[in-house]
Amino acid sequence: MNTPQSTIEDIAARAGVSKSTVSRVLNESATVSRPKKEAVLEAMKALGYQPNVFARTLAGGRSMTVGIVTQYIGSPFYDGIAQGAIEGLGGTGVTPIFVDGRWEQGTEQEVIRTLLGRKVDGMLLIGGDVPVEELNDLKERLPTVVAARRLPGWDHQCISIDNVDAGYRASNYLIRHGHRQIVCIRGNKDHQDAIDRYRGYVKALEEAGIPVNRKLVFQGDFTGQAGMMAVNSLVARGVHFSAIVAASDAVAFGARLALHRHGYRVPDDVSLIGFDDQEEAAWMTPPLTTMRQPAQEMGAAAARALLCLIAGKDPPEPPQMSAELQVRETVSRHG
Amino acid sequence: MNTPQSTIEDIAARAGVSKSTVSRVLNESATVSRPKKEAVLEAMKALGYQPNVFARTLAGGRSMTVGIVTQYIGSPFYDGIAQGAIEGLGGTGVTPIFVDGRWEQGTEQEVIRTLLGRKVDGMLLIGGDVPVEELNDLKERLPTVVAARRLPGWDHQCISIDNVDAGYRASNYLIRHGHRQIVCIRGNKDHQDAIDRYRGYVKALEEAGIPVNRKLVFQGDFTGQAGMMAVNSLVARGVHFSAIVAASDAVAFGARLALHRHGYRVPDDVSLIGFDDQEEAAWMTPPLTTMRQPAQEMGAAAARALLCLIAGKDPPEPPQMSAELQVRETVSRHG
DNA sequence: AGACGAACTGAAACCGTTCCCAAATACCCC
DNA sequence: GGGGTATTTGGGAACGGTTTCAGTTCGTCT
Repeated sequence: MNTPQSTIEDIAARAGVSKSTVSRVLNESATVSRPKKEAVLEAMKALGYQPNVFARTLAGGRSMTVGIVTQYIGSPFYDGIAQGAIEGLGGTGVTPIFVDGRWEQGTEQEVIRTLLGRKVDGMLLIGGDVPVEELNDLKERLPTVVAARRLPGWDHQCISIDNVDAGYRASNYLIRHGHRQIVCIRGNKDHQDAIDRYRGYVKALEEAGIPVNRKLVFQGDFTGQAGMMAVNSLVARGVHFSAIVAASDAVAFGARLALHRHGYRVPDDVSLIGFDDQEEAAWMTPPLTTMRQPAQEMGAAAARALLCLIAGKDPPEPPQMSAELQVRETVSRHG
Repeated sequence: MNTPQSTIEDIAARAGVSKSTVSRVLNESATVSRPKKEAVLEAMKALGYQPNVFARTLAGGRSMTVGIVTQYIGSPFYDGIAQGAIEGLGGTGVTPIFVDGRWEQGTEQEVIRTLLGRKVDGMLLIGGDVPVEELNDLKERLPTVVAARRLPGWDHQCISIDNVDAGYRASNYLIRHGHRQIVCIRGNKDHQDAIDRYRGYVKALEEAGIPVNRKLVFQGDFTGQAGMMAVNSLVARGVHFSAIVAASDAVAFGARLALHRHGYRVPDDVSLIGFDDQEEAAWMTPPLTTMRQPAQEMGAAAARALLCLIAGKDPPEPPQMSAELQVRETVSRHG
C-alpha cells in the first residue's frame, strides 16, 4: 500500500529512455520499438507505477473520470442502475464520480456544473428533470448518456424501457386472469415513467373493452405511504375492486399492509402487481408478482455506451430492454 | 452552463496584479491589500472564474476530493451510511469518489490504491475487512475515518455502534416479554457485527438464567434466504421456539415468509425482531419490530470527522450512537 | 552510392496552480 | 533623513504529465 509514488521520470530513467517514450507506451499513442517498450513496461511494473491522474488531466484533457448524476440515492430502481454502471465501468480505469440531483431541477443543473468543473470525460444521467434543450447542449460538448429517461433524438445514447408497454403488460396480465375492477395507483404526477405506465393501463383496459373508472385510479407517488393511503381511501369509499397495479414495489408493500389491516386476503380477495422487482418483493408475504425492470443491465449498457462515446466511437445499438413480468404469488384468477 | 473557463492569468490581467496575488486571495493564504483584493474579487466574478481542480491538486496537493469505500452497494444499512456521508459533505466543496470493496480483502486493497492514485485528501471506509495494521499505516499518511467498524485506538476516527449492546437489548426485550425459547439467526460467521450481536444475545440469556440452547442458534448470513432456511430447518427438526432475533431485516423478512408458509402467525405464535430498520420493515405484514441503526447519522458524523481531520483539526468526540429498538407489531407477550 | 519515406526518439513548450524567495513598498522611531 | 522591521508584491520554479516538432536511424529503391 505504501508507494511514495514514482513518476514518469523515474520510469524513464530506469528504462533508459525519455519521458516522451514512456508517455507513448502508456497511452499507446504512437509506435515504440519492441525493446524499449518492454524496458518501459518492466520498469513500470517494478516501480509499481501509477500515473498521476491530475497531471494527466491538466496536460491532456482526459480525466479518466465520468460523472454519474443520480436522483435521490436510496431508491431501489435507480440504485440498481447506478450499481450496473459501476460494474460496467469496472476494470476500465475510468472512475465514476457520483452526484445527486434529488429530483430538483435547480440542484441537478448545479451538480452538472460541478461535474463540468471537475472536467469529467463524460456524463451519465439517471432519470432527472433537466429540460431537454439543456441536455441537447450538453450532449454537443460532452459525451453524455441518459438512463431511465426517453429523449427524442438521443437514440443510442438513451437507455430506457418502454413504460407504456410495461404498464400495458401488467394490466393485461390481470385482465387475462379475469379481473375487471382494476385499481391503478399512479406514481408522481409529473414523472414520465408514471405517466407512461398509466397510459399502458388505460390502453389495456380499452383494448379489453373495460371502461376506465376514475374511482379506481389513485394519484399517488412511489412510496409505501401512497399504497396504504390508496387502499384506505378505496375501502373508505366503499369502492369495489379485485386487483391493484401499483406504481412500484414500495407502493405494493404499503397496499398489501393496508389490505391486511382491512381484512382482505392477498391474492384470494385482491390481486396485486408491483413494479421494479426490488429485493424485498420476493420476501413479501406472500411473494409479490411484479414487473421486473432490468436496472443493472440498463446501468451496464449505459456505461458501455458512454465508454464508446468517450473513445470517439459510435455507441452500439443498446440491447432492447423491457420490463418482464416476474410471476409470484399475488395474482389469482378472478370470477 | 457554457464557460470557456478563464484562468488565473486572465484574472490577474484584468485586475492588474500578478498570478501570485490572485492565488493568495483565492486561498486566503496571505494578506492582500484591500484595493487589490477587491479588484481580484471583482474580476473573478466578472469572468465567472472557477479554479481548475486539477492544476490545483497537481501543484498544491489538495484535491478537494475524498474517497468513500463502500461494501457492496445495495445493502440498506451501508447505503444509509453512504447517503449520510454525502449529506455531510454537501456544500463543503469536497466531492466524494465512491469505490466498492465488495467485502473482498483483495478488491478493497486495490480500490484503496486507486483512491491513493487519485490523490484523495481523505478516506472514509464503511465496514470492510482490511487488516488493522494496514489501516493503521493508512491512517498515518492520510486522514482516515472508518464507519461501522470498531478499530482499537482509533477513537474519534471510528464511528460505530456497540453491537453487543444492541444484540443484548433486542434479546432482552424478548425476554422481558416472557420468551425463553429464543432463536438467534446469526449473520456471516466472520462479520464482527454479527459476532458482537450474538455475544449480546448470549449475555442477555445468561443474565436471565436461561441456558443457551445450541439448537436455537442458526449460523446464517444477512440475507432473506438465511432467514427462510433457518425457520425451515427449525421446523423440520421439530424444535420449539417462541421468538426469533434476526441478523438483519432481510433475514427477518425471509423468516417471516417461512413462518407464514408453515402456518405460524406473527406475532401470535412467534415473535420476531429484525436489525437495521430499513425502509421496508415498516411495511412488512405486520410491521416489523427492529433495532434501528442510525445509519445516516453515522455517515454524517463520519463525514464531519473526516473534514476536521483534513482541516488539520482534531475531530470532535463523535456523538454517542447506538441502536434503538423500533417497536412495531411483531413482538407479543408470551406465556 | 545516393535519395527518400517511414518508423522511432528526445527536447522543449505547455496545461493552471501553488509556493518559495527576493524585491518593493510602507510604517515607525530616533 | 536614516535605519530597521513589517507588510505586500511579483517572478519563476515546481507539480507530472502530453504533445508538437525536429531530428535520427533504417530499410528500400534507383
